[in-house]
Amino acid sequence: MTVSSPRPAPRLTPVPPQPVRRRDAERTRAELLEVATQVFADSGYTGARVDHIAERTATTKRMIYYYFGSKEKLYLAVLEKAYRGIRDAEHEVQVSDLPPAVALRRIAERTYDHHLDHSDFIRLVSIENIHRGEHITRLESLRGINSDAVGLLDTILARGRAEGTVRDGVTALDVHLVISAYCFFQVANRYTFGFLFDRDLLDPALRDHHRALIGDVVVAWLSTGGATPSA
Amino acid sequence: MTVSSPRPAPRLTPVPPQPVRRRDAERTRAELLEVATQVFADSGYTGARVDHIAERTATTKRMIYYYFGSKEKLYLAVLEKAYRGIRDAEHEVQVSDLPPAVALRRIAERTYDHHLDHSDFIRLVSIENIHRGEHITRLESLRGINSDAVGLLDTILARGRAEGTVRDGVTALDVHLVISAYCFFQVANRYTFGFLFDRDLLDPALRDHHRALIGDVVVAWLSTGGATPSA
DNA sequence: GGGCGAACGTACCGATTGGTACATTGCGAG
DNA sequence: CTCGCAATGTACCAATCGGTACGTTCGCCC
Repeated sequence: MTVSSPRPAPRLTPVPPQPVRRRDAERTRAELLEVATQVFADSGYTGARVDHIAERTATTKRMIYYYFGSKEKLYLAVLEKAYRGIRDAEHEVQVSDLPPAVALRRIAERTYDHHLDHSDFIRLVSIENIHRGEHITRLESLRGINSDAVGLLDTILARGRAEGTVRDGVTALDVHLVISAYCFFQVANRYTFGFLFDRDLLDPALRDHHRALIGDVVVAWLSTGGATPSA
Repeated sequence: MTVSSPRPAPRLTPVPPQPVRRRDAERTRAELLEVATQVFADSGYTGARVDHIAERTATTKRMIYYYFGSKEKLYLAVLEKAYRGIRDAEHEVQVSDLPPAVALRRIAERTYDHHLDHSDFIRLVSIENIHRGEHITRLESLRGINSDAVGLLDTILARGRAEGTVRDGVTALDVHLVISAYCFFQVANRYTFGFLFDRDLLDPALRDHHRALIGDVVVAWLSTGGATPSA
């Protein structure tokens, strides 16, 4: 991660070529937020140290209080940005024209990859649940931020039911729950599971297997036996 | 929890009626461990305060260090006891003579209830994973403590495969993973999920639905085309 | 019955932690 | 240019936290 150029990289050259490190409120705030995200995800809310966050930035602790006011408000900002970021990262799969079973499998597999690629976010969610959601409940604007994902599932399920290829009696939220639980667990419980069963859930060699697995589960679960629409 | 008798409770009465609060190493240690379990599960490792644990017992902080040596060793003792306790609480289901599909459904449903009934344990596991399992990996004796559960699954799967009622290519650990993930998520992510989707996963009114759901998933997933017995 | 060690309580400590008072500097407006 | 405020840095504080020095008491054993 460190820049290891052969040159000694003289730090205090007479004239800075670009206005590096000039005053820039936006950049300072953004840097604090990014570093804070890493530290909070790394150590939890209580475990994270304000001094530690400041040390990892080019600015000082004073700026945390200047821009965010308190450790808790900083954490709230981190949480909100993380949730919004994760929504933006979910570029929706183009599944509208696929057969429901294929679409469902693809959604499950995408969700799996999405979770594995955002383990910091998963950790923040775990941390927030340890704290009984006392912070996130204050971010009212985040409520229903995932409704798109559920809405998409609902569309597919409805189409499948109409076709007779998807079973009745299962809601989109149920499906979302099953998929999310599986994917979340792999990232969140990596360490205890790996220790107890001697299997690293995030071993790259297992990734294809685990991705296919949740697809299999969802398709097998939701598909009606044949093309026979069961009443 | 506090003794609130109407009497002023004179502290130095000549003869205590019963030998209340006599010296008892076993009891003191056990009380510390129990209270520590609650506090750690409640606040996380870093969030838990040694003083706070001591306050909630009939003894003092000094005794924590007398019996356990440090906050971390106390936490290790809590973790070990919790894992052993959860294993003991898993009185195995009598499923050896049931049809595989029925047995699998019953295991899934039992696992669901088991998780919901031990949310403190679930929280400890979450906490330990936030800390990347750095503590549990030092409790080597816990390794494979759940192998019985997987072994049972393996037996049932093997029988089902022999009968032709259970599909090939799925390991017992895969099944355990799917079931555990689903059950774990409901307890561990109760707060964020409840906030985002306005559904309290642990609402008693939903318990039957959620219990049946994981049974359905497992049976549908693992059963070959043949008849899928329902509960 | 008295001695002796396990069990326990009090009172304290040094380090850490979230937070702040206050001085200073860069930069855009006029 | 210079004035004024946003932005930043330094040095510090009061409270908290994990941990401990030291003294006391209970109860078993010979």
